[in-house]
Amino acid sequence: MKPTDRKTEIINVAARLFKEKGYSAVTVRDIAQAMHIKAASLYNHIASKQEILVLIVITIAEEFTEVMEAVRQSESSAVAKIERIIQLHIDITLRNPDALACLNNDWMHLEKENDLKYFLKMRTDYEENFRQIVKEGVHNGEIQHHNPEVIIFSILSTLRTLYIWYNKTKSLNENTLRNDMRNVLLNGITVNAR
Amino acid sequence: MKPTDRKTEIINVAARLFKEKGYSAVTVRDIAQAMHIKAASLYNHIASKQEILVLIVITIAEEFTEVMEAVRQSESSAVAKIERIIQLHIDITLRNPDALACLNNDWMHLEKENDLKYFLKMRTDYEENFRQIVKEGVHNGEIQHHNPEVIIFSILSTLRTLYIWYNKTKSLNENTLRNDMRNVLLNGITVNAR
DNA sequence: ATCGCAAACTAACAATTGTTAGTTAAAAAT
DNA sequence: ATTTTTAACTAACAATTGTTAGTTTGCGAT
Repeated sequence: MKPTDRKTEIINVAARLFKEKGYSAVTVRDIAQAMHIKAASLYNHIASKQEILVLIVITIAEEFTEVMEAVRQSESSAVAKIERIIQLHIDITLRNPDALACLNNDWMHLEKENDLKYFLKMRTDYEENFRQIVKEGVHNGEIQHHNPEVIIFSILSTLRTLYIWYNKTKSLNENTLRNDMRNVLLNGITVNAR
Repeated sequence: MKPTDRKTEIINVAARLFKEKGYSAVTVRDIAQAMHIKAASLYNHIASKQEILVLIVITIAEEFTEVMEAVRQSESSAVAKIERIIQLHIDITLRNPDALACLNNDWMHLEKENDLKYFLKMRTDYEENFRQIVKEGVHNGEIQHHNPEVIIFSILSTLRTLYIWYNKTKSLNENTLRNDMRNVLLNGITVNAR
């Protein structure tokens, strides 16, 4: 058990660079330079540039999938489930914003067909679970009778791009973020909601 | 006045490709192939690959800037202003989803420092105008007393990534999209908002 | 002391990149 | 009928890309 092994360091550095310019625009020489080593030296630790992307994207995607599965099986109200999903996204974003940027922007650069399929299945399932929760909420009167796609899209868009705003919002209290985000997403922003 | 001149065709095709894989991952040979010509032939119409990106990004950014300026100077209530901004984003997204994808994902690949500066200034100003509208709304009691950054971020995230969902939502009625989107963003999704 | 190994290095490769030069064929303008 | 313009082409370039081969260095375990 080393403090942080070298491969993990590389992946973290790469994720940071991918966040800034995207997978395609980052060269292995860029990654090497950021690690203060030569490009060829990277290959003592990784099999390919592609492997880095796969590890970043799949790991985070599996984490979302796991928690969503738990939420789905829980017996909470629809609104409580959505609240838990909101907190999940905030959790992961605060812990690893760089990986989240990759997940959002670079998944289409997964080269092996199986990796891409696997990722897309997780994403589709995730959205489908969310959709079921929303429909359930609409059906039992917890949630306004709007088009489910608009609701899903609206909430997920905000949560998925939270990593962009993380730098700006870290000046503001984490609890404020969690609380206000929940309120805005669930109750909107207007005063006389009707 | 030709039906559509060749340069515009190239830009539209390029925007579509950039949307799928991002600026860096699209080669000029990709663009040429999609136009059914050879790569070198492109250079009869454009100066460089970079020029294409500049034209796509700056054009749309200026359009947003222009309308925001009009909204800012109008005498409407804060909520009415925000409603107009929501419709603006939906308008542009429906008309040109590909260019919007570029604006969101590829602006950092603007190579000339002046282009990048100009774009970032437009973006910062846009957000600042939005911020002022929100603060005004909070101040005069139209808008809930939440952190302005969370409100701005939450609404803009949704509007800026609308292009991702456009394909899925074009099955649903445009008016439903416009109406439900407005309601969800302003009033949230819960039934007993308090 | 020495062995084994982790992790760096130099040098080089084949492929791909954006772009230029020079040419050609057809359409438009004179 | 001739010139000009438009828009395509082939061929090639220099730079950059991801990756491999083979070598060196220093540290912990024997």
